[in-house]
Amino acid sequence: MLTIGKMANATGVKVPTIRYYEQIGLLPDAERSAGNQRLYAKNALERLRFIRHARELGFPLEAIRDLLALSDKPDQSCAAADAIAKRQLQAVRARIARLQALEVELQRMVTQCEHGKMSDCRVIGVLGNHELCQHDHAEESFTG
Amino acid sequence: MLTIGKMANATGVKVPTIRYYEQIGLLPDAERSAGNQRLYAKNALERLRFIRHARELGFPLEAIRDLLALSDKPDQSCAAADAIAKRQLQAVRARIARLQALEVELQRMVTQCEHGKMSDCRVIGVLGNHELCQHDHAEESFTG
DNA sequence: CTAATGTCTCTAGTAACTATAGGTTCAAGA
DNA sequence: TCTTGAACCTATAGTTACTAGAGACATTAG
Repeated sequence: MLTIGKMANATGVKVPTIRYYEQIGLLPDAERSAGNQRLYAKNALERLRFIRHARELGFPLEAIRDLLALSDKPDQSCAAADAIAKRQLQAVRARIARLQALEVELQRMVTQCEHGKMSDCRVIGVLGNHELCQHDHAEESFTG
Repeated sequence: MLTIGKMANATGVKVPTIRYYEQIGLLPDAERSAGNQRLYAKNALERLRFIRHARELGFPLEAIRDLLALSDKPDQSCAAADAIAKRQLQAVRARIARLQALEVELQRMVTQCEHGKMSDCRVIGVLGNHELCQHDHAEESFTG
């Protein structure tokens, strides 16, 4: 049986985060030692590794919750898991596209800067006056 | 003088968001009508447009706060504003790079899926076992 | 004048943690 | 055996940038 600190070391997930995952039901309530400290078996370690890897790939916790539920049913079709991964792929691609548009505009702001006074500053100018900006980003909103 | 609703229409920033910006000091406290409703002059409209455009470009509110302070000093050098924009450009590029790595891995998970049973599922398999994953993402953490 | 719409304040909720306070347990060395 | 220090416990609040809701007041069109 592993303490919460060993779990944290083995997975790279911080101790408070493990407790948080338990609190929101992503990990089952851990067993406890005589002194009330959490103790984990190997399957809990695997579950936590699964969660961590999925988080690294950008899956939101709710999607991970669904994936964990699915992985507990080995006889079912994996179409549902596939759908979740596809959604995530779409989300990642959409984010990349939006960020690349931002990159272009930021790059232009920065390269046009001539290090003069604030009153001539490209950065301030473009931000204050959308006309100076060739890129139309009416539909954008920054969420990451 | 514009009501808060007109401001929202003119800029695309929602009414509660405008109040929020005032609350955190990004917009100055608005004047009020006899009936205690907010009234804005044209310079407040420009300030809000500036904020919105900067948000669309992904600047965090704290960076915008700094940019607004700088833009109020037209005689100073614009080097500080330039630095903020450069930082933002770096942040955007780092995000793009990380998301592209995720894209590759998600794509592989999805295309390898053969729609069998959960027990053979690539998606679940890769998430549960980092060995199946050719991409090393030890240093990643998903923040958007 | 009335009805509909707009606005007010305040509180709480979102995602996914992180930090802090104040206390308890455990493992190792003297 | 005692003690020290690290690791652990709970509970609450803070983070970012808003969004949603309740319940009351203001304004405007007809």
